[in-house]
Amino acid sequence: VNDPSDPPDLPPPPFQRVPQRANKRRREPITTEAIVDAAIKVLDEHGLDGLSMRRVGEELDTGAASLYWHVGSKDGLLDLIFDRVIAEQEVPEPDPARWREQLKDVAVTMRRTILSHRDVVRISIGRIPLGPGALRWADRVLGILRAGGLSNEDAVLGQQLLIAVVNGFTIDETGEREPDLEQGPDHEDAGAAARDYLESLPPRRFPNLVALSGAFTQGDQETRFETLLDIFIDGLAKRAEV
Amino acid sequence: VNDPSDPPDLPPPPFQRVPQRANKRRREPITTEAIVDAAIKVLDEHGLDGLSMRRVGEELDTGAASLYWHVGSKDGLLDLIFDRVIAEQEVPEPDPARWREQLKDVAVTMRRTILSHRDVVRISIGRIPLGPGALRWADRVLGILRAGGLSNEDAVLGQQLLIAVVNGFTIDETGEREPDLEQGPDHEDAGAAARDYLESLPPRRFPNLVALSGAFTQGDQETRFETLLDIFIDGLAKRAEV
DNA sequence: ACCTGAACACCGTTCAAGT
DNA sequence: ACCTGAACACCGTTCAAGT
Repeated sequence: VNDPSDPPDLPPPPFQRVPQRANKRRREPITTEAIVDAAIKVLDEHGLDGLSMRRVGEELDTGAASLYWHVGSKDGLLDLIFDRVIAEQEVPEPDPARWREQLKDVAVTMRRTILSHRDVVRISIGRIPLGPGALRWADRVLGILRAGGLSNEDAVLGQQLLIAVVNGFTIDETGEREPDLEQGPDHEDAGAAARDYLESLPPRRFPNLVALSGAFTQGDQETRFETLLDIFIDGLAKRAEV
Repeated sequence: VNDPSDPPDLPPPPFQRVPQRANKRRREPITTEAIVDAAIKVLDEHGLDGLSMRRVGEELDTGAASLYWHVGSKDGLLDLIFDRVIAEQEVPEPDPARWREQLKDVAVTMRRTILSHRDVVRISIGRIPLGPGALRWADRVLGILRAGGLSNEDAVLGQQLLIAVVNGFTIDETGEREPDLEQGPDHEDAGAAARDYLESLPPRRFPNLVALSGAFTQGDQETRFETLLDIFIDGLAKRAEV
């Protein structure tokens, strides 16, 4: 990016000997990889609503039309983003004795990844994870579950339900806080604001909400998430009698 | 809708005595209610991507601009849709002895409602359910959990996690099958196609996927969903020692 | 094989103007 | 108080044309 031997923004030197066309050196072909990189960058910065083909093109110093040769459509690009984000997650080598903790780690990584890429949950909806990255991820997670002694059916089911549980939990963490830069205090503020609002409600109409308003600010998201995982993984293990 | 005394599509009668303007009778003001109705209709038929302000206006025989006085913005309209869909769900009167079954019923209703309104999950993302319909729903669900003997903290947590679990499960049922009309066989077909694909993979690279490919078509979505609910509700009850 | 500019049909939203 | 048409800036996608 910062190569002094090749300043990209300089005007052509005077006394140009070579013809203009030869100087405007043929850019190396845009790769699909690079498009996905640029798209994820735009996504992280501007969210899904800010992810336009024109903007991705801009990032690559081209027009939107140039992308279509590589990715077919915006939806195709979203497919690639989806798979890339899955591929980014490392899954540990199976350790039969520790399958529960390993599964929990997998879930924690999922959540962290989802939160680090704005609006990925929205992108994942309606997309069946069958890209190369998703396949590798799924194969390795299944490896952990099998090492844990689960039956074929329970392993597959467990993996599918784990995805559901993690996606569901991260959905309501995926707020649309635009003006704020940090996220932690925001979520806490929102929780406190919600509690105050619930507290102010007419108790006749909403007796339970008013009575329990204080409980809406308990704990943080991390421990809530771990609680959910414990409930789920315990239940799965019990069901599999492992 | 079918009022013969007032056929809406007829041209004005001949020998018109009243001036044109008086005839073109002042439409009664559009209500926010009617806008939400129209929007949900468009949503169910064309999905979220087909839900444009122009199309909703069309449904109401106006232009898109006319809606802005009532709903402020498209996002505001989506808020209203979200709350309406929640309000549509009935929650039973608490029966202390049956709190587990009641909670399960609530979840089943949620899923059915979500599946009946295209793309509601996508709409729900990033929206905090604090509209009147959502408040009523939440208050009644909390009533069931309290009747079950859960602590304040567990009741609130249980309700929040239940939403997460149901949303997560319905997310991957929310496919984008455009050409098909029915949904059941489609999902099964997709499952079978996925299984065949997994079966054909190189076993060296994806040993678990290939070995377990057969397990990907087990059971139907209803039983999978019930399994998840059983795991979750059992775990919640155990945690609350109820 | 790969890229480009211009065009098309469609958005959400604003705003001055009307009743 | 409520509605309207026209306009603005922005979309995804296509396509003929270029290299």
